[in-house]
Amino acid sequence: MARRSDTKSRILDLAEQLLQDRGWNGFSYQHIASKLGVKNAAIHYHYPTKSDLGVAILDRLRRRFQRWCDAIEAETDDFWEKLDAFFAIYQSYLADQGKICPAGALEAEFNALSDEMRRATRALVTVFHGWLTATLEAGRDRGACVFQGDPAEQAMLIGCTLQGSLQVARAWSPERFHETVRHLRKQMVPPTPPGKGAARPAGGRRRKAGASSKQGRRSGV
Amino acid sequence: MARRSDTKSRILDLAEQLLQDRGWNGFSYQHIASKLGVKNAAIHYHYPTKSDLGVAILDRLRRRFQRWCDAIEAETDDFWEKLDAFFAIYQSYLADQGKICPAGALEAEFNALSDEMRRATRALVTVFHGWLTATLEAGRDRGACVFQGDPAEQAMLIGCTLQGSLQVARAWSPERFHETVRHLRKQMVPPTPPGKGAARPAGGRRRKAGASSKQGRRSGV
DNA sequence: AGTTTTACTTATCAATCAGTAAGTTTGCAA
DNA sequence: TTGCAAACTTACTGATTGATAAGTAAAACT
Repeated sequence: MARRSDTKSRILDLAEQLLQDRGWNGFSYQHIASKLGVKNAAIHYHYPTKSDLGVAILDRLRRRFQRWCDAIEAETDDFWEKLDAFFAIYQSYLADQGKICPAGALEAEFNALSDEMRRATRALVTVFHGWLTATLEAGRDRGACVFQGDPAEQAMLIGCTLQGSLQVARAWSPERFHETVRHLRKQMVPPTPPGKGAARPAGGRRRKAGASSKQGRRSGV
Repeated sequence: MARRSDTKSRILDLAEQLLQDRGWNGFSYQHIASKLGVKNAAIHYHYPTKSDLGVAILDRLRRRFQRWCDAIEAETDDFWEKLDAFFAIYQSYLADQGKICPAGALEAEFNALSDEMRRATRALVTVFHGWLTATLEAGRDRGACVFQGDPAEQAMLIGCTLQGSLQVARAWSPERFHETVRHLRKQMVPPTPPGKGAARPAGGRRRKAGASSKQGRRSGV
């Protein structure tokens, strides 16, 4: 069979899953090949080395997140909707067999990675942190949230907590993750000015004009 | 040579270092053997399987931490001294070639571990979290610190942030870790009552009577 | 002094690892 | 219809993996 095969992207899907499940050195080309029903040489045809495969996963994750950023930006202006959508990425990881965040998995084995994979990991982390920082800054400027220090610090705190609690949830209980997210969230809700409405409006979020409100787009980043 | 050899504990030292450096599946018996100047069969003599070795590392870490708890309890009553001593554990990891916390390393590869190692990891995490929770509860009760929610939630937040930021520091910059710890710390300092002294006394911490104030005992947990 | 135990080494094992070279099938274009 | 390239398979490689059996030297015990 030739031309127009989706094997290449299915390899990436499986490798990404395995990375989040067992860690980078916890799976091999044989794992992917057998799950996919091909021979391991087929994997090497598409991704000559395992480092190439890793870089491809990371590049795709970065592009996917950038598309996610564009989509969320087009959909809403509301700070809490954006932040909850970000939390939902990690929540969907947990719900999907207790996967952890890919960046965290790779950072844990950082010194066993190739230079190229280290560079690609850095690039991914930078993009994630950049979005969080910008979102937090805008949120505080318009009074939607409160936190101490500068937005970059708070972004680091949130990112690390999410990454860490997905991991701890494995050794403990998934409920601990949700508890931690709620806790983190609560700390950022601005104190209700007496006589005004709820601190975080559950309804009546400001939607962008013309933005479709389709559901279920949230997960799978 | 026979009897009274320190090979067994030196194996544990090296394995622990390698775990924190390259992850559980990122090193082999050969790595330990060559660094130690013995043959890999010598490692198998002391730890028949790699799972045995892993459980031994985790058990030692747990015992070591329990001894650390006793020592800190004997030394000081001050909440911030205790918490800073806890932070110092992670800070010394980072300073030691950018190591990450062992529990985090194992959680990242959790599904590639043996049942025994998973159990031992759970046990270690439980002890860490237990100490943090108890310390936070006592600290808040006496007004030494502030935080929202219950102590267990805050303990989870702190633990996850420390674990996560050690990992992120690798893909980014070590300074990010210290920044995050300062940020985390700042959030818990009680607001200064006007007219009273500093929120957190830098000197004049209450020391336990008869507790030796020897320095440098802090790292190496 | 003799025996046992400890702490290894030597040598090897099958399994698995990432990776490659050479062939085979298939769809598409000229 | 032939030519060609894409997408594989077949069949390997050498290195490394965790692990084992058998042998050995020295210390410790009797």
